[in-house]
Amino acid sequence: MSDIGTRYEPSEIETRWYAEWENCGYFHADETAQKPPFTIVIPPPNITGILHMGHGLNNTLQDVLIRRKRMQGFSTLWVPGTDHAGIATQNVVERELKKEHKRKEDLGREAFLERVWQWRKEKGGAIIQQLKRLGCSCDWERTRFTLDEGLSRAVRTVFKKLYDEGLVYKGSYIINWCPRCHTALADDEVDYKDTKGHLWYIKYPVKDMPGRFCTVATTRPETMLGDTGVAVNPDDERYKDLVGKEAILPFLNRPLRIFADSMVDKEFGTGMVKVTPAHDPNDYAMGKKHHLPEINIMHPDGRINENGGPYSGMLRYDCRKMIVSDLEAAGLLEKTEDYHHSVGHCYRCDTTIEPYVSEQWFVRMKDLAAPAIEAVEQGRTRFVPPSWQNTYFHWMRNVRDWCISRQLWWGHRIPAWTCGDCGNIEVTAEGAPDKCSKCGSANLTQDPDVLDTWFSSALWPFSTLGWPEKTKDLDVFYPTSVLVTAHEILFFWVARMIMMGIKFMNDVPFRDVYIHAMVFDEKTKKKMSKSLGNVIDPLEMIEKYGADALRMTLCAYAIKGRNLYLSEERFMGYRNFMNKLWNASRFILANTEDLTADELAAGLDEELLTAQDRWILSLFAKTARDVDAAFDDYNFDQAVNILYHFIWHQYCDWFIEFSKQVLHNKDEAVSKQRKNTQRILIFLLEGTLRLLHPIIPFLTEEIWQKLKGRYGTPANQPKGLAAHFVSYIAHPSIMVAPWQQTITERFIDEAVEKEIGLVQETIYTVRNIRGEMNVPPGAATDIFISGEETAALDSLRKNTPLMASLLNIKSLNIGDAPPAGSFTSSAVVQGITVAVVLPDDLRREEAKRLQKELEKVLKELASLEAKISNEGYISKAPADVVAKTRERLEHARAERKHIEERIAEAASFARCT
RNA sequence: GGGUGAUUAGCUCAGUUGGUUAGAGCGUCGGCCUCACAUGCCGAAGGUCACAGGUUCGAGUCCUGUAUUACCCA
Repeated sequence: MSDIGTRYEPSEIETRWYAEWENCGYFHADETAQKPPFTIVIPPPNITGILHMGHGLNNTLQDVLIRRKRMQGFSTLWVPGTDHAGIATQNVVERELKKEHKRKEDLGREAFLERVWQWRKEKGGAIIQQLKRLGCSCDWERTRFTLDEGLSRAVRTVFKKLYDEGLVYKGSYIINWCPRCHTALADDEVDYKDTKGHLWYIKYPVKDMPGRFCTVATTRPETMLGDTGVAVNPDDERYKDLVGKEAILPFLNRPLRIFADSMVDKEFGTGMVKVTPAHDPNDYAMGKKHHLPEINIMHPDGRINENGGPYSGMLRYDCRKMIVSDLEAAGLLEKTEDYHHSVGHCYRCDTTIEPYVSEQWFVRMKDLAAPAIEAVEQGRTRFVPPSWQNTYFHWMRNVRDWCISRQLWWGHRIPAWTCGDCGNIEVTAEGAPDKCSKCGSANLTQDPDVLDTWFSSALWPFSTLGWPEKTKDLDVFYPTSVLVTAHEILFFWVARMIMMGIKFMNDVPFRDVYIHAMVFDEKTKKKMSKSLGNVIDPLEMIEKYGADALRMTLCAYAIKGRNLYLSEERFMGYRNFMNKLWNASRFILANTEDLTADELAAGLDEELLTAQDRWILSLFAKTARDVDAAFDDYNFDQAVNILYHFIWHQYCDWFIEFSKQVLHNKDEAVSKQRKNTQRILIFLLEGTLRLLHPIIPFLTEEIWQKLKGRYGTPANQPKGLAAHFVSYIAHPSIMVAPWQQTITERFIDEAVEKEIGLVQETIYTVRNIRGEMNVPPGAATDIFISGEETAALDSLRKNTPLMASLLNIKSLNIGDAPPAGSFTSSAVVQGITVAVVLPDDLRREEAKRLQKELEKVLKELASLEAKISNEGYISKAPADVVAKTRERLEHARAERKHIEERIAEAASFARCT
């Protein structure tokens, strides 16, 4: 085979085929096709993102699903796209500006946005190109971006409708504020991290009770500047007398009402807490309940504002230090303890967030959540694995209103205008209104804020299909079939899509949610992250080992909903598999060169099938069946393992080896059988390629096309199985060939599997003995196979050529015991004795080997005898189980007898010499 | 503090409704350039299934508790 190299070189093949597929339009979904739809929308990666292993896994799995469904005859649509990622993108561009010593304010809003668009044009598409390297068969003609005009209109339309129904409202509430990004964050955009801090015990004097103090404990002493109360638990006997009195806030001399509320934990600190409604969520709730004033003490950038009296203008942590030292100086700091607590950080920039009261837009969640909970309860959307339902339910039942406004420039501007004259708010989906609908004034100002990026992502499954237009795409492809994602964005995204889908489409956005693992580094056991330096770059793996190897590795380790540990060696392992498949294909193509297209088209002569032929057909039928079932259940790892095992350890290790003696035999007498074997090699290779194609699209296409080239156009009408074969390879590409198989369950043959199993075990036993006894591979040996089991002996006799081809045999004697006086090493296989004649000087080695064997057998015997002598077992265990045990016991006893005899023989020999 | 999952070979993981001697890949050791493949072939070693109880004729599998660990929520 001069045209095919001995090593598989993926890079050229991958580029070539991807271009071919794209040119032929195989990725494009036809909305007018009369086929059942199968739709996936991609979890849109950030435009700032570059492909990491998590994307690699996520998109490989989607592509596997899509490719299989496409082959199964569905009208498949995989919608790709990207997400504008408000905070992240704005940060990137702000960093660029900083290098030029500019701030976004220097440019102004419009110029800054222009700059971001420009950045997006130049660098924002990188990840799309990277997905192509992976082999993703997305419909690139339908690529979407969350800030596209169409999707933006969807956002405005949704906002207006929710506003009109009172489900979106504006209000002053406590939110999470990032002082670095200068924006509000949703509750789930805050990362809580365990942090070492301190608990300061501060004494507030009680008014009119000289010498009496309230001691409160706090982790954030600077917030005392905003205190408007002190609270105790109503059941706390220690402080009953203080309830209703007032404490005096040091430095500011503000009177603080002392009140009782059951929210206060008696065990925390002293049992008395300071209450800062404007800067703590719990205090905020208590403040509302007890009508306390809310005093905001902070500027948006984290500095203390004018309400901080002498501290105004200080940065929050400088202020903390100063307050602590001032308290100490004033004798008001009772003590300081070390304290571990969890502190919220911005998920984008990692700055410590501040709870902060401000005016924001919110989505009222309860009413939207209810039908979304119901949809999952009723199974209209199904989680895979189902255990994630609980997490979903828990979150949805305790959902709080969603803060959707962000004090950013990059994003969907909130479509709300405030009338400068009467204060009326106008919300429209279709551009700026001319005048106030209430007072007629033209003095309207648009809200400066933009919407949370996730607000637009929540609409993704229908906005990408053209909503709010009534499009054919929506009609055909909504609801989508499955969403593939990691659990980390279950709330951010998945839950919100379900709510919005039901609200605006009256149906769930997807039937299944497949939740896969998150990628971790095998060495450090940590999530792969740039800052830890433990990332494995998928593109680098593609360079080194090929996209197919990367994909197959990821599928093999795609355990549902757990951590997935990866190291480079794993990719190497599957690269080796590619090479194996490549070389097996080379072998088959080389050894079928004399089989013409017409000879193949004549079909299998089922009368002439050998035992090994029927054996591999049976195993293939099971493989195809099991792989199909594995894919149906999203068991990607199982599908990979089944195929890997079949190809490497059954097809290559045994069938190809068996076939050699037929292929190399050019006798006219066996020529029909030879053609049959050649056909089977081809049929099964072709069938296996199609089973593998969703996982490893490139290599399978390359080999498949060679088969097509040679056998695709026979002159004569193909017959029987060959008719199916020819109809499969008549398709222009494996990716649009059918999924169905010809070698189906009718070929499953347990008897022949047993027969070949015995042959394999015999071969294995001889190899084992030769290996253990260090017989040089070049030395041929005499083999004697004997025993009472005549059926077994007959079946071995029938398959003598197979054994002869895989063992270095001087003579093979079935039915005969070794001649007296010759030295043999032997073992018992299914009741028959396999003996290998050896030179005398190996007797000592044999004694050692026998001892080892004996120990093994005695161990087994003991456990079997214990079982069989147990009356409860005999009477209660099912009869077939007991029968099997008895049979095993018989075998084990025979084997012990055999070994003991051999040992005795060896001993007597030793005495003689 | 609450919830969920995990704990099986040196590593990463399988192990269906309880029923052969608990499997695979990688790694390790020994032997082979055997005419598809040394990215390979042949063989071997390696496990008290986290621990303690319980149910059962029988437990990696079911129940209870403990430990360790991960994630989520507060």
